[in-house]
Amino acid sequence: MKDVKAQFERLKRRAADIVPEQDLLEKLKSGKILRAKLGVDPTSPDLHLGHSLVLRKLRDFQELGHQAVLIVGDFTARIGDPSDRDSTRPVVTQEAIEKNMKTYTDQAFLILDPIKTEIRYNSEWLDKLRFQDVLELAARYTVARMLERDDFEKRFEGGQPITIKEFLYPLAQAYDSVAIKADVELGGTDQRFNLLVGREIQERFGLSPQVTLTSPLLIGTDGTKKMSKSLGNSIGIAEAPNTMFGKVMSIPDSLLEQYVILLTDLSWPEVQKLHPMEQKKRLAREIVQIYHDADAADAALEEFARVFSRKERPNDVTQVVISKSELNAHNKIGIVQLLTVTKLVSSKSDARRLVEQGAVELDGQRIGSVDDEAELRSGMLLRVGKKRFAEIKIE
RNA sequence: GGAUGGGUACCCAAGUGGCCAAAGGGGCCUGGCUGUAAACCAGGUGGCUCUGCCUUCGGGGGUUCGAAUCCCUCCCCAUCCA
Repeated sequence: MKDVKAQFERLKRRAADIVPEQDLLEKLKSGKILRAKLGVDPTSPDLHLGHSLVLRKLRDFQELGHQAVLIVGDFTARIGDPSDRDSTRPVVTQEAIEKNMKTYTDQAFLILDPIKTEIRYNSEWLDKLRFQDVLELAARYTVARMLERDDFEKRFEGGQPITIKEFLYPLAQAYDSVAIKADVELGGTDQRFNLLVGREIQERFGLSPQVTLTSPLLIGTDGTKKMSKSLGNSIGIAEAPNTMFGKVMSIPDSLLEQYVILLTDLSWPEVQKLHPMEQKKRLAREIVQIYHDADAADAALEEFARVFSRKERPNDVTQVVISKSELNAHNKIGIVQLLTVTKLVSSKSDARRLVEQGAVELDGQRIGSVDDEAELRSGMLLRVGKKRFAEIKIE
């Protein structure tokens, strides 16, 4: 195990804050294997670069010889985290949770070492609590303390409703830390409050209080909001190399610096010397390499240059099979019909609109009218807008 | 339990009997410019057998030639009072 100072520096890098730093230092000095906890939301199984920050931080702990503990919040998912604005979550069945977790771990293990990861479901202990136990837990925290949390405070001041159940969420999560005796809990900065509640509750249960280590929240590809799959501004860590590369290329320049610093080990001062587009390519290549490999990254770079810079045909287009029965007597098919079968559009009306806007090309020829009929051959390339492609295959 | 204000398209929000598939803004899509960036300009943004038709304004029922708009009823949300 590395010396304490080196460990500390490593853990501090790319962290938003560590509270309190001194405690972490002490815990490291003790030489014991620390239990580093990360709560996992079992309702959204697909991981993206936003999640990668905290997962990579957890991996830092693993690499330093500590124990990573993933807590699957199957119980807390039923409460709904008030940190999420619209907390009306769908009720997830245990079955769905298991399925989600399979996906989740498949992806998380792109970053974490599976052998060094302990996975626990919090229903294991939360399900067992009787109302009496809940009361005792609730007695260990005060309303005033709860209201210190920014969003609660705002809602309280503004006369917005806060349910008692919402107060219970941080407590349930805190109890997880008690149950697994966490030494450190990781999370995004939006979790800071919840993590701190865990710290205090542990103390009131006579345990050594956990250190909280938060990671910055990553801004999504839209450049404004926190990365999230439901906002459609995310880059999934399990996405195909080309998709991943393309998405990175589409981020606003204003995001470059933080992406380079937070998501890669590249030197920002070095990268910064390049032309903005080269900077972005460098970043995109690096990210693809992290989640795939160098060859895939090079291929994605090449593909990007081919399709978008040189406007050439993409290498790996989705093939769409058109049945001969779709064609009329002259081997032709109406353009709207064609677009609909290929599923490149959401409806026939959508297809019409796009044709009218000049967004549709067949083998490089722009389609001029919704009444056009195309004579199809296998291998033809249908393109809608900049990014949607389909290769025609006739059977 | 009472009073009041609300529930309109992806989101915010206007509309209070026909001119409403529903203003405006945001988002998103498309075209132009470009570096699949930003900014900017233009157009689009329910569906279809598309110069017309069908479905939509919390749910159901009703009045009317005609309703998002009026009436009844139910559900939901918020604020205040108890």
